[in-house]
Amino acid sequence: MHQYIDQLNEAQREPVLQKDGPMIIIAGAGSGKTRVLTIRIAYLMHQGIDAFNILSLTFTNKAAREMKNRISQIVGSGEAKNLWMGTFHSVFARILRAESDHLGYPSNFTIYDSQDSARLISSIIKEMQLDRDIYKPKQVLSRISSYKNSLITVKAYFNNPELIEADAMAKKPRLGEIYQQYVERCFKAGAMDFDDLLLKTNELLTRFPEILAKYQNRFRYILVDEYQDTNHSQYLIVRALSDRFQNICVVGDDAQSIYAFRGANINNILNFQKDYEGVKTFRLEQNYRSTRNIVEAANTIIDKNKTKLDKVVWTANDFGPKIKVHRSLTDAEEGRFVASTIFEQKMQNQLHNGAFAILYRTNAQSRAMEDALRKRDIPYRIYGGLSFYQRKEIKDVLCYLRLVINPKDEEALIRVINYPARGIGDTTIEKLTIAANHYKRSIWEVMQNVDKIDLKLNSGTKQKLADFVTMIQSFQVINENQDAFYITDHVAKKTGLVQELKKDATPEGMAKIQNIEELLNGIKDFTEGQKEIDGARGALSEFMEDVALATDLDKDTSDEDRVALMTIHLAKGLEFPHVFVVGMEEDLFPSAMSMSTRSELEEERRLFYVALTRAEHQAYLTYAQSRYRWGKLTDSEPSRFIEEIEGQYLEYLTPAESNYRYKPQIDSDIFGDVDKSKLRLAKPVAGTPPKYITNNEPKPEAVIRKLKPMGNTSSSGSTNLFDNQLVVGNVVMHERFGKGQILNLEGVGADKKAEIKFEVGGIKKLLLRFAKLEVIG
DNA sequence: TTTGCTTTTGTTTTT
DNA sequence: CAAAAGCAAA
Repeated sequence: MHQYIDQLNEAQREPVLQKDGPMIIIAGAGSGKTRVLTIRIAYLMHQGIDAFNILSLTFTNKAAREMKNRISQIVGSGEAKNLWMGTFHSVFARILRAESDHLGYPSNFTIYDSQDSARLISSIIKEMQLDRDIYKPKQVLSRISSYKNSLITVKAYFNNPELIEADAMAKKPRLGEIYQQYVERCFKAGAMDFDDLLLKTNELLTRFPEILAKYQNRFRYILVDEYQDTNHSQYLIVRALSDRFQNICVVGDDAQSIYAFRGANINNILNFQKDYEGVKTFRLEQNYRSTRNIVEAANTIIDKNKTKLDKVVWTANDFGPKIKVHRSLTDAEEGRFVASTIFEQKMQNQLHNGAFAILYRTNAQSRAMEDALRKRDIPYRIYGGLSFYQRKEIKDVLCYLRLVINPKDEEALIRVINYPARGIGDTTIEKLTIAANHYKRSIWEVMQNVDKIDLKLNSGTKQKLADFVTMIQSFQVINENQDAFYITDHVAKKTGLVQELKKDATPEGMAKIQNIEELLNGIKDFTEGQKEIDGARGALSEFMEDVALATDLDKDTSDEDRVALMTIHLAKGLEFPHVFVVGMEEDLFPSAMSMSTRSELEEERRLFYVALTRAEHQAYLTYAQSRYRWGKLTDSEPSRFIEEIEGQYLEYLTPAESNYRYKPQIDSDIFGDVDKSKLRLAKPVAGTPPKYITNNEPKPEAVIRKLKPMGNTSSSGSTNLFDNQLVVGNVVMHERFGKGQILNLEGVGADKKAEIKFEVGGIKKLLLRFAKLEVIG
């Protein structure tokens, strides 16, 4: 037996030793599934399976890289490098490039990102002269995307009266036409969107049995991670490829299925046993990551969901501290709480920044957190949001490069043809587009023939177009002999992009130039790296292949010690000692968009489960009573998810300032100042630990005050002004429910509840800690 | 055609 | 509150 296998526990070892046949590993959060997958692959190789015959599909490219590194350590890098590992999208993009001629695509096809797709849809809608208020580009795109993910091609769409009917009912009778146009235009531009990478793979495997046989024969062992997040298109690919040898191992956790919105089908994992003959099922239920308190609290949440597989996650770890719940007045104050808690924890426990993560439901929430962290000089890094490659200045450069590789790429062309301004305006582009559609050619081909086609362009414009064509062609010539770095540097200078940016002397403008420099540095690294691999010369096309599918998460910045900020979606699979889940408010988390159906709400709940189980040691849940949304201050209520956790796992913290909200009309800015002066840390004097300056509490621990065991309201005042003021019989006003009378009071401190009979809505039991009540009689 | 101003619109979540 | 889109003037 190999030594590395001894590191595994019994439950983990079984699926590793199970070499052949279909198998499913149901792996609870933090149960070491990545480790099992990694070791399973290494063990397969030690049993004589060629790396060449193993396909491993992961959720992120970063995960693939890390697994590959670990496998290299066990079996040696020479062996490991032949493994096929990556996301569905990147693996099949590679295969599609190799087989592109079968589908009539060039091997250097462009991959359109969501923005490209949305722009194309938008212009199609405009050309068809449809009402943009009815045909909203983003909605149309997501509709098309879901068709593609369900393998409904244009042809299938028009053969399906139900779908046509459904779209007609939704007042979008011409959706099919838009779909058709969109597909044609993508094809003409030599471009695939994200969904095409899966759809076309399916097409390839279905239409060409010999190609299917080739890859079936090649991928004799297939492993799929995060199987619960696969969509129908991905499911079919896996099925087709694994059909011959049936050596398929899927790993997943139905409790962590959070991508239904992009077509993930939870039934893929729930029905796996039915899909293959003689499926072996393994369960990993012991959690090694988190404290017992976190594991059990998380279990109480997921118990609220109806659809789930039978599974009990448990841990042998210590109980650890309770989950801390914090309320604040505004989103800005929430940020200050998070920042000062991190500061404090770092000081008290000698922690590094990387031990903390701040997780949120929407990217927009990062703003308040950033501001607060910056004020405290805490280094942080934001993942996701506008990724580096999507920033305007970067995308402009990339679009020139895309044109060099594939001049038919229309979205790239339209984006840069007049930036920097060279006198080719909307009217000219419109004429070109009409001609291109008419001749069923790309705009690029039309441009090369401006003299032969009567476009009603004046000679000045024709010359400008010709100049542009010449410029791109000159880049293409250079690209034939130079590496990616050289051509990018050349493009940035010759197109006038950099000069254009230099005009802007504002800090934002400077930052843009720095970003371009960063891009160049990145390409430099890439080229150097590629040159060490035999067969690669660091060509631009090699670089561009990766760019479209690269994410922020893929960037390696392990050497920097920073607090991590990201959405919960992005945090899946990661772990941190201290985790803040911020914005725990109704309409935000759960999102207002996801509360209409049970299944949507259950997905939000799973998302919360994912968030909580990222924490190893300490989790914080924070919410604000009001927050800026669309630039307006809006009131919010605490998330139902907080109450769904059994009280014994929670500890409520409340800053003294919380009472201020009952004073009339306090301006939030003024309030902010008050808060700052109270919470600001004194400058550390050499040799002494920093001290908190607060009114009545000199010790650091005191800033976080325990609210829960609040039988005696001795020192720090009551939780809530109403705590001791309410008596049975009071007539009160509630924000949502209106007027009501108190029938009964029970509990003490934070658990104090009132039974209230409302004029409208009947009798309700409300936690006073949350209920915003006003006594009116 | 370009520039600068005003108006509108939009927030889930991602490959 | 932004970004994008629409509109008018140069």
